[in-house]
Amino acid sequence: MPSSTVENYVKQMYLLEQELQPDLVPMGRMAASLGITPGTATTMVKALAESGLADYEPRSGVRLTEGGRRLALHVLRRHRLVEAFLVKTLGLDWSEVHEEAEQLEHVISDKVLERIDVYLNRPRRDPHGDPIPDGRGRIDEAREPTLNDCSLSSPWVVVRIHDQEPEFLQFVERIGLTPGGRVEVCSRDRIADAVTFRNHHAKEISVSTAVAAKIAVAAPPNDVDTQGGTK
Amino acid sequence: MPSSTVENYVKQMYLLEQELQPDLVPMGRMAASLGITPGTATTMVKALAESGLADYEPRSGVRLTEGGRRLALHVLRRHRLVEAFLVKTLGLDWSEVHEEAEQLEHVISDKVLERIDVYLNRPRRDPHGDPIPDGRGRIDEAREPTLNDCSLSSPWVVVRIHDQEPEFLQFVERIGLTPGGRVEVCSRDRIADAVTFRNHHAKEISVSTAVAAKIAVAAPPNDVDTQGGTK
DNA sequence: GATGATACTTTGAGGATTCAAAGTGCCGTC
DNA sequence: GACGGCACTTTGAATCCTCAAAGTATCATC
Repeated sequence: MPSSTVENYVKQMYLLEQELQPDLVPMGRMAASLGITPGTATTMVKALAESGLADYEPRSGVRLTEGGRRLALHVLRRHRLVEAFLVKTLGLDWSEVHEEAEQLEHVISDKVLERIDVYLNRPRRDPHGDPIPDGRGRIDEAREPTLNDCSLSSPWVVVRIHDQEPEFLQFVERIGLTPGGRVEVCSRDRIADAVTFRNHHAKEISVSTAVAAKIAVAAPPNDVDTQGGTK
Repeated sequence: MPSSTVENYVKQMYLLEQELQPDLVPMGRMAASLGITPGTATTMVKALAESGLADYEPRSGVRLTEGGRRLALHVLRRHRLVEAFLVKTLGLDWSEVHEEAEQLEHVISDKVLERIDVYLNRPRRDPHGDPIPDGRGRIDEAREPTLNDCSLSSPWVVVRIHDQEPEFLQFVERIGLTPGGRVEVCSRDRIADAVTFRNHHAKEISVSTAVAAKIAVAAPPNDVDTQGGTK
């Protein structure tokens, strides 16, 4: 049985691999994202390599092995299904479930997980729009365009928020960009570092490109009447 | 934040105090019920005493302090509400939720706990009939009669099973004694170590007094039509 | 190619929890 | 009142995870 610590390490390694798409995740990144000192990261990652979950190249970085990836996706599945469950069933706010799930992801049995999955009708995404790996460890890793990349003056639907900070999520909600919500980017000004869009209330709002990069969108579904945010 | 280990120690101490009603819980009992060696129990209990959760008297035993009792009841509340939730909402079997709750009880936040409590309409008992402490740490510690004590040839209702073993609980279910089920004790034979009762199917069954001691009953509600088990 | 800055690793140590095994106190029996 | 046995405690050690601080490799720059 992997410890919670090990689960956190591989989960974080997976997330960093996805985010950075590097050949190897640098140790510094691992340490920073886990909130531990670099020395601790080195020690633990070596142990992870020992147990076959990661490939470690001193002074270069780490990479998950196939087994490590499998474990990471299992943890991620628990995390995201729990988030969805907390929001849909117990009515917690989508901005606050990440923290809860950080704990629960380590103690949910396969039996309970399967019940939750069925209960929610096998959801594909969690409340933030992050894809939920299926029971066999398959996950949709497609990279959607963001408010920084999508075409101007055409309709889009918010599908994912690349941030878990409650404050950021509440901000995103305030400007009408929850997953499922419609958007249309009006203009971009790289110099002013600003992206201006119209939300589903037809209200015009500007955000920095750093914020825009965290809002992933997709082409809206064909049926005309789908409107407004999830909330 | 108390660790899971500390929570388990105080919870177990509370349960043993309730079960044995002793002045002090002997160290051996603590060790045995936690599945640890006596030496470990001594060490940990001394630490518990240090942090004000227990009063420890060397070579005699331990007792929870007021603070320890408060923590124990908080853990117990989480444990039992989780059990109820798993059965009622996710449809797990009442015989298997104890193990699940053993893990979950340490990571459920107050926020989630409150949601569960409301969702279940503030239940008073868990699926085994164990009383659920309320948010202020109040609990109904009343000791109900068992199949060993209750009057013969009068109707009773099973209210609580004093055992968490899945096999025992499944056995109890097979003989028609789930909480809510009607029973009537036909006879007792102390020599044969047997208690004979009629379950809600009017079937006559005998069990040992050890088993009978684990089946707590109460006077049936007044309304005549309440019949049959919970299941 | 020497110099430094930066990132990474190593080392020593500490807390929490556990065990095995050796030591000690207590209690009933003769 | 000495003896045994049993329950309990102490001791030494191990595991897991962490940190601070000291050491080292690497890379850009001069």
